Amino acid sequence: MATGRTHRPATRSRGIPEATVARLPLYLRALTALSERSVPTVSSEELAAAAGVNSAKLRKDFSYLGSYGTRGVGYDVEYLVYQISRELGLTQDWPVVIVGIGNLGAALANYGGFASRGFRIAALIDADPAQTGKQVAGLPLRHSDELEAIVAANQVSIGVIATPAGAAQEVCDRLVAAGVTSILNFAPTVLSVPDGVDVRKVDLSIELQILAFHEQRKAGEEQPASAARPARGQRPGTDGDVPAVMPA
Amino acid sequence: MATGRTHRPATRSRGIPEATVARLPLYLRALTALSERSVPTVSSEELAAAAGVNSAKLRKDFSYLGSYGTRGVGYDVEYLVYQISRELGLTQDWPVVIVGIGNLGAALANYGGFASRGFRIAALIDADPAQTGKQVAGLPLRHSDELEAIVAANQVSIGVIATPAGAAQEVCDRLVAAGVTSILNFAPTVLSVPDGVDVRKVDLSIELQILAFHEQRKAGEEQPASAARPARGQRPGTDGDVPAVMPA
DNA sequence: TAGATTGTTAATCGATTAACAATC
DNA sequence: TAGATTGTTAATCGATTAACAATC
Repeated sequence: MATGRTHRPATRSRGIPEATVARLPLYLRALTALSERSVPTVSSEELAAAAGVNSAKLRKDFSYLGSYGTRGVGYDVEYLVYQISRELGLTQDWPVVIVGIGNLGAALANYGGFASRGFRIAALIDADPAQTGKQVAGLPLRHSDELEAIVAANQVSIGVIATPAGAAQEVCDRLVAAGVTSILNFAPTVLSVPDGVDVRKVDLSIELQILAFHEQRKAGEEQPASAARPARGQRPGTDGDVPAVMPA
Repeated sequence: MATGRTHRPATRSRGIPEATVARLPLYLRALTALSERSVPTVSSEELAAAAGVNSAKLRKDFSYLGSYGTRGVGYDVEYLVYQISRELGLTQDWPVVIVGIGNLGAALANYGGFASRGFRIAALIDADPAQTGKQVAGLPLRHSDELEAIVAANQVSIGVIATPAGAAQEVCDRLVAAGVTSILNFAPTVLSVPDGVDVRKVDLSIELQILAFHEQRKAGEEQPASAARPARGQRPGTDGDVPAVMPA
């Protein structure tokens, strides 16, 4: 998944494990909710419950950031919100572009969670000339021809791809060439990017498939036993098109 | 993340590690693409490249499913498509309901990746009476009042929640009470569910925050050093509202 | 047989967790 | 001081990876 970086262990930039980084947003959200309710302090136990993790893990995670708690008391909510925000880089402004404004792109453009966390939509870009100029989420759609100019003018370093799978790699290449170094990919394709560019992927159907796997296990429990190592009727490569399928 | 199950190790249902299960959909997608190009066989090296993982990991993953390859030759594409589909439970039909048909719900309803993998949208449900009857993706919106009846009538075991955060827990409770045992949650909240119910979460802004973290590291490299353990101006709990924030 | 590629072993690495000493 | 809760240690567990014997 190309975490870039030529010269370093790559996994841990200044020692914070990937798994911890991935949980910081969860903690931040729980803390933000507490902050809105003007709760002044919170214990690791309470916060862990709110974030849906166990408290030992939470304390270990926080220990990578520094000693921001007080023994016998807990954590100052506002202070921790700030420290985590800073660690995640959310105290600065990140201009992003969203490319591909279909249903999903429009949903993303309207998604409140971006703006409230330092992400500013610099432009919405779509390849369909008929859409150019239309407003989505209060922003005018721009044509793909302008992509490079928009990225440069706004110093965009993060791009969101919500195009159909077929267009994603080309869009990705153009974004990267224009200077984007982080990509959030919603298209169901594996993107190839040069070193130094980060790609994260959100795949709607993959999550559903994982659920189906577990659901199947719940229902069945006694499957037709899957016949351990079934003798196949044909060998690989002997017969191209007909699926060598057997109903177990 | 409540993988349910009272009576077993829970992590590995019949020995397939979670990490492997999460990659099966990736392999399946790569294989489907090969299948469409009528490629008869593929080596672990080629398939791994297409799926974006390393080949040792892929072979290890497949070894949990059985011995479906041929040494010296590779894997039969069609046969492997079938085996992985079966393992994931995609050879059966899964009726799902999508609750909350805003931008995101509509995007999900229109998403092709569902239908093509055995997921059938049994109903689109929204709380707004003004929307009831409107068509989205060729399906009429149904009102939330009908939720329980719809779940029962269609034997729905998988529910997708795309409501605002505030409504998510109540929708979740009703789905579970009606018999749903797997939930895909797009609302930015932690849902609590009884044992035996699986929840998976897709959070659009979390992915972006993780990217921002890495982006920050790329740009800065020489941050203002974050002053290791800053002396705080106040102690937790002494002063509720003012953030104990310091510009490092 | 010679070449290719799987399936598996074993070493390594990273993540999780319980437990508890430190300390507010 | 007594009670509470953090931050850290150390044990455990799971995932990744290189290497190679098995075998087509």
